[in-house]
Amino acid sequence: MGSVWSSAERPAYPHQALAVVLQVRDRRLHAMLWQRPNEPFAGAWALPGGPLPAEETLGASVARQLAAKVEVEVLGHLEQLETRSDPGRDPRGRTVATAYLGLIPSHLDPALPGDTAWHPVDALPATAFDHGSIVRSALHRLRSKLSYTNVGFALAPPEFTVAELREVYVAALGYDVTATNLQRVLLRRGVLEPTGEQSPPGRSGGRPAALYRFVTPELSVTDPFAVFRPPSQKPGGGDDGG
Amino acid sequence: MGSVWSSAERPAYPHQALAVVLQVRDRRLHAMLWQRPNEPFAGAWALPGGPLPAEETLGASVARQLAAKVEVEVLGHLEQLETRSDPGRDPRGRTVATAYLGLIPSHLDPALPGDTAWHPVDALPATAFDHGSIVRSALHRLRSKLSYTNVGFALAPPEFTVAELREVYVAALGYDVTATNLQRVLLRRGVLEPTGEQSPPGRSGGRPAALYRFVTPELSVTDPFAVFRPPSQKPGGGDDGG
DNA sequence: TAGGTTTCTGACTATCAGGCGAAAACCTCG
DNA sequence: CGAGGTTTTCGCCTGATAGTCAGAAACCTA
Repeated sequence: MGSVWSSAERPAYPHQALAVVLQVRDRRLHAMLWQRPNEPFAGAWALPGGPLPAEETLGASVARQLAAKVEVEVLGHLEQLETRSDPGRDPRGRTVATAYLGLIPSHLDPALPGDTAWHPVDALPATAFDHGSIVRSALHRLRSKLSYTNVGFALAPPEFTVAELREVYVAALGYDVTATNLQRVLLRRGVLEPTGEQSPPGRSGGRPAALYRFVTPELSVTDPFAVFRPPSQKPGGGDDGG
Repeated sequence: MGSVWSSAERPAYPHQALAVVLQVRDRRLHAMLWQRPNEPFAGAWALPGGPLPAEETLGASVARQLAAKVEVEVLGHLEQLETRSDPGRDPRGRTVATAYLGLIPSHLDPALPGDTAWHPVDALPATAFDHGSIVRSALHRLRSKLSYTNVGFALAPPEFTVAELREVYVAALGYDVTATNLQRVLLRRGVLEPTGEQSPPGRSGGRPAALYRFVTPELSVTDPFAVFRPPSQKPGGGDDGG
């Protein structure tokens, strides 16, 4: 327990902050990757990120380093994903990397540096290090969270029609969902609300759609199984005091 | 991007692997903590763990270090929780810590070192560093996962009655659940199955209870909202090939 | 004005959570 | 040996939610 290491002899490791930045583009979910010019993995695609500076939190670091790629304001959501520590993950020497999941709303198209590009997550190019595996982790996390949180707000524009929101969900989940159900479920959970306005008609030839927005731009969770939920408030009635 | 750090000048940080080990003891959820003999935080209680050795994965490291406290075999589950990187989290100097969540089935009572003890999570003593906050994170994770996974298997004995399982869930969740519902829900999800045997009668004076076990000792997930689930297989009928 | 397209709304079904009470199975006490 | 108490088990009922479907509504173009 009280293993006493003098500060000098404690093993230390370079630490990277990485980001899996996802966005729905043209009805497909894409990940932001940059192409490595040098060995190792020259030509392969890697996650944006970099070394953790001495006086910075991992979260702050990943946000700042992303700012070198895109305008920070585009980030709708950023959460810690997992930490990879395999001693062999970098052939040059041991590094520890903490990956974050970042989401960008679909209506934005930030400019990217020349070495950086969007790649559909279901057709990734050759990836560097363990970054391909990290992207798969991020996908899994996103798809789970779409089901029981409101992360959708970070993938969708501030205002949208149900059809547009459906496209975002279909792209992110990878399978079809019906617009009717999506609308009813999200409305019932209280994460969606109509703005009262209508979509600009005339672009599709059909009935103009109502515009919606997410109620809260904060992450909130909807507990799935009521069995394991505290009884909160019971339906009244019952014991009519006899 | 290609920020070029020579290997020597890359900042490096001591990395700790910590574990929040939880167990239901005497109908209350407890966390395993050890009392620090030295400054900083002398006398305060800390999470077990220690420095990450040069050639070890974080997961392997935390498992090995726990083995110094308790027999490893008692660990029913171990998963990565989160990584803390606040530069001020250790007054002696910057360290990065990755926390794991470990679970021990309720029927075991492993011997602990003299400085180590179980503490009810709803009445923790003074904790060192950010460890109190990490324990709260672990609690949140456990309680969420109890609802949509089968992690319960890692907290319960290999065979148990519904009443016993209910006690474990009540303790871990912190609020009451009914045995009837717990049984039906878990059976319906297919994570629970009867062993065919009965509990040894005579210890409680009532009807002997049937014994159950968890179907899989592996972590499995039950997707909560069917809306966002792929249509898998539809209920037959309908198009009776005309 | 007619036809096509898209969205919106309501009805219907199936499944699941949750509660309640009766019946079953065991014990202990008289 | 029977009565009463205790605990578990099982079935029934209610309410909420997921999912599908069809028809009405609203817009455009020809």
